[in-house]
Amino acid sequence: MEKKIDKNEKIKIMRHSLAHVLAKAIMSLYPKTKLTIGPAIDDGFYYDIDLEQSILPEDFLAIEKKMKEIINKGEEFKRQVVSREEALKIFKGNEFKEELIRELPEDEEISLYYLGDDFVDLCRGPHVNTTRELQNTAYKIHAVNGAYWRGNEKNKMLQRVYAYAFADKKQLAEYIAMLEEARKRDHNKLGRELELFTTVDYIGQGLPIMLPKGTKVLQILQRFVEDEEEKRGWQLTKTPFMAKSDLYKISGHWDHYKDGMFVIGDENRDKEVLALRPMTCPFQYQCYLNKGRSYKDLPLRYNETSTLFRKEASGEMHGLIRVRQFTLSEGHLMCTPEQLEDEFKGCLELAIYMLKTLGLYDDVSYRFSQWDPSNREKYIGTKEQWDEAQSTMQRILDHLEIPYVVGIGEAAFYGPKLDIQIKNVFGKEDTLITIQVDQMLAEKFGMYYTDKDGQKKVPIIIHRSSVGCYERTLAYLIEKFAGAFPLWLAPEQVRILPITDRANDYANEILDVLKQNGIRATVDNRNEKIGYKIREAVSFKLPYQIIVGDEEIANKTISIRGRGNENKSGIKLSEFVERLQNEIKTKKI
RNA sequence: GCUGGCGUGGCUCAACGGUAGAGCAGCUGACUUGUAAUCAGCAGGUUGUAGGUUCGAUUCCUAUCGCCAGCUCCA
Repeated sequence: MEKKIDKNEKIKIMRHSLAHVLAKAIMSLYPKTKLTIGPAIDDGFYYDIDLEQSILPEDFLAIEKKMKEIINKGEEFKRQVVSREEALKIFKGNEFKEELIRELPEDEEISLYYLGDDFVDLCRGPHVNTTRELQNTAYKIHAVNGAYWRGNEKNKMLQRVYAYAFADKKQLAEYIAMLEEARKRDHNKLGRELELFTTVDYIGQGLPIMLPKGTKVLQILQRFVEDEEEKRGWQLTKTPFMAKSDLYKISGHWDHYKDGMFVIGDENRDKEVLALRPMTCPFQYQCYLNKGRSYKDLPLRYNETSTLFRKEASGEMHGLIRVRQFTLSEGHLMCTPEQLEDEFKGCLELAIYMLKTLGLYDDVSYRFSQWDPSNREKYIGTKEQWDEAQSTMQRILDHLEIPYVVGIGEAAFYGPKLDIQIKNVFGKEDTLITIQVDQMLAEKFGMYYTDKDGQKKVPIIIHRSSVGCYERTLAYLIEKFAGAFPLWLAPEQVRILPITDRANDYANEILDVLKQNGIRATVDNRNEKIGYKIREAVSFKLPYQIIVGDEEIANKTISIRGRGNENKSGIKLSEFVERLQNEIKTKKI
């Protein structure tokens, strides 16, 4: 274990040292560059630079060559401690470094690192001793992108030069090959190829068209989710897609998220302004408010398959993962403080059950999303309310022994969240499922219950999702299975391939039997060679093909082909149907 | 929203100042086939959209819409 950490540290130092080499190379090729920072990252390093001229992909090779020169020279990294004044003098004219120097704490040493005699950078270190130690490393500049100085969109945008970096050539090559493989699973490409969805430029950004196959998968998922939720005591509601601004003013969305909503009408001009709903919370609360509530009514669990509309910024849309209209497996649960832990646990168990059934469980991680006390305008409520909500949630999470990372500033504006995170083929992380504890909105909406002692009390609300947003979940399923959905989710489960026209009637008989048994099947009776038909079925990642010809007609059997090169003849149709039904019933992954 | 890259038939790509071409998919016909591409023919594009420059624009310029990566954001 200890050895592993050492190894990680070592590669990190190498990557960071390479970042300095990159900086020096860039400085020598583009002397007007202002350097900022250059950390090691998971697969290499980057360096953020300020330079008017754009660095283009065709320039990468020249930079890499320059880096090689520097490395081959075997230049030394020499550390020097300087005073604040000296440091400011050295980096005069580089407002970024000046800012960093000024912000260094009084008691911290200010260290510079020389690389050769002609290059110096402000840095805490550590580095390798000499670039000779980098000679075996393999690195590759692969992208240059915009990035805000200090990650703040109000600051200047710099150029971020990204490079992969590994201890040797083999590791780099393996990593790049792995990335290429992963990108073949990109749902945005595969989903279109498999005719699951498409987009149309004049319909608009973030508004995908679900084609029949994609819609079928969503329908299967939705039925599964709603049925499972019902078993667990959730009651389905159906609430409007839009509401007057008044509703969102009560919930606080109008103040906090108006820019993220599609607003119909003009506040300054129109008597009535509506907005498409970005979430279902305040709508479902009306179900609770429909009559007076007693502690005996709690917990009250409402679920809804809710279509939502969020005006995401134009650069944020991505395939089915970030869209402007989507459907959430949403739910709100009203309970007493005593019931909170059990109910939270129930929501988590439901989410985990869904993830396991879908085969995504091993790919997720948990994030305890907390507020950022230094950014008060993003949140409603007092510090005391937040402290209480977060410590309650922390207690529950610790009690349930959930392994989580803390995300500061990731909370909802009304409360902390447990986010179940997943990464896409590009390594980018998104929230798949969220469970939130809300001790604020109920009061805003005047939601009460009469407790045993006859006192009116405010319920705690859990906002939760069970499979998350259907479109997003579909995207991750496509990537997980590379388009080859498990049988129970496959939009087309079986394709029947007649070898000659003489087999068409028999093929149709088989089709009828399969359909009668609830199996999604089609017949491919085009005049093509059997190998050709199989190729196409395989390219669509279908679970099974049934092949029928004279032999099968004579024996009243079928031949089947399945994934994993299964290839069997002389099977009875009834046996095959039974097998499929079993596989579907158990939702085999 | 910001930075950079990119939009040519359903898909993958070509031509790049001289008026658009291929493969696959599609359609039609022939073949009636036994496990990953049968043969022949046909059709399909106002080169994302709108302006501009030019004798002439897919090619150059501007705007706009959309796509991709990253940043920022994500109720």
